[in-house]
Amino acid sequence: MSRWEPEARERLVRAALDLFSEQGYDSTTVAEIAERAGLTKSTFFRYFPDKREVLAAGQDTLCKLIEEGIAAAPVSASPLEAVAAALDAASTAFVPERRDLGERMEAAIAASSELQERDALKRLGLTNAFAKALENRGVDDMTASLAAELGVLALKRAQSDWSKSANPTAFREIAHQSLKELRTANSKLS
Amino acid sequence: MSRWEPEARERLVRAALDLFSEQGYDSTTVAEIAERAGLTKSTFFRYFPDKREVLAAGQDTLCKLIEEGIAAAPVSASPLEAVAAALDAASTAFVPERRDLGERMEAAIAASSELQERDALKRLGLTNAFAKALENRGVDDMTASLAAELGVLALKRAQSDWSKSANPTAFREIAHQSLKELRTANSKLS
DNA sequence: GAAGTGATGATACAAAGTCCCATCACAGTA
DNA sequence: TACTGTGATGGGACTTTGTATCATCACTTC
Repeated sequence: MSRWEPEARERLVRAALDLFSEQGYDSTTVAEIAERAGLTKSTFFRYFPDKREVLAAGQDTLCKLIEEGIAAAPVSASPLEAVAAALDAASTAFVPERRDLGERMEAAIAASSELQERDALKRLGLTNAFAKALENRGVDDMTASLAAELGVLALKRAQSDWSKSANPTAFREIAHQSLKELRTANSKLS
Repeated sequence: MSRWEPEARERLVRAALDLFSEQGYDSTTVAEIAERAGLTKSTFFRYFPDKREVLAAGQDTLCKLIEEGIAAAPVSASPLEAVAAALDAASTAFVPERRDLGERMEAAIAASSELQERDALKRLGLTNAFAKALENRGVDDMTASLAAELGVLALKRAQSDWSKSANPTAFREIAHQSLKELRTANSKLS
């Protein structure tokens, strides 16, 4: 394979995903990933700051969608309605074509504590995105934090249900269903 | 300094904390930490599985206290009341003598993204401890997850308030106050 | 005082991640 | 065709993390 092939970044992601499912995250070296993608270690670290980041694709996109979704919600909307709007906006990132990719990433993360760590940080980033966008609407920080946790719980639950769902186009509906279930759960707290 | 000094573990933690605040987490090597503690790199890795873990002291203790606190709550207690019981149990870990230690750890974590990652995982562990203990009481998983997030939010908020508080013995009261505020925030969601 | 035990030191090693410079493919230009 | 610039890549040296293994020392016990 000669140099100058297009889409080196995507090749690296796919090579990493392949190797992680074949032999696990820990026993896969960056050099191996790069080699399978027809590249070298140097080039890998030019595209990703570290080994874990190769599976963090799309995080920033999701954060932006959430922020925009909340900012675009009507001024009269309650915090929870704003969260629902954010889920709507986030839905555009969950297209059928990427469903299997997400599933493979989930499997890799579940099998490696190092990747779980990165995933926990990613979740924190999502929560902060929700919370800050809500505070920008004048919601007090405690309520914003709480609504943000609800939003992330709904998103994670929806992601999990969606990857098992028979209907890969229905992310939006699944997310709303999750949020609704969380509301009824909320009434059972005390 | 001769060998065989007692409490090597604590010496390592303090040395790490000193160096982190002096020159930052990233520019502090494990060899430096060990040297300041009068030990070597080998010994450091005998006490801690990795460099970050040196600041994760007490996490397991906290998880156990939470699980026990929830398990010990009366059968008639609502999920939120069980969470309150867990906070009571957790309070025993926050003694005045360790307050400055916690404060320094917070500062170090805030300054390093690598430590923040570990902290996010720690938070996830706490959430799971809450949730699993609640599910063992027959609480459905969605309600348990939600109550767990409330518990962790209250705990974190209490931790932050406590370290700034004039009264270092009042952790228990501060935690209950946080939970109460979260309840009122909950009513403002929709 | 000899043997055993447990914590520590020392060394070698693999892999992550950083730096810096050489090299190659391609584009534009004459 | 030849020259030159630019940007992506290759390659190697280096530091640090983390693992593994063996040697060593202090202290105990008989």
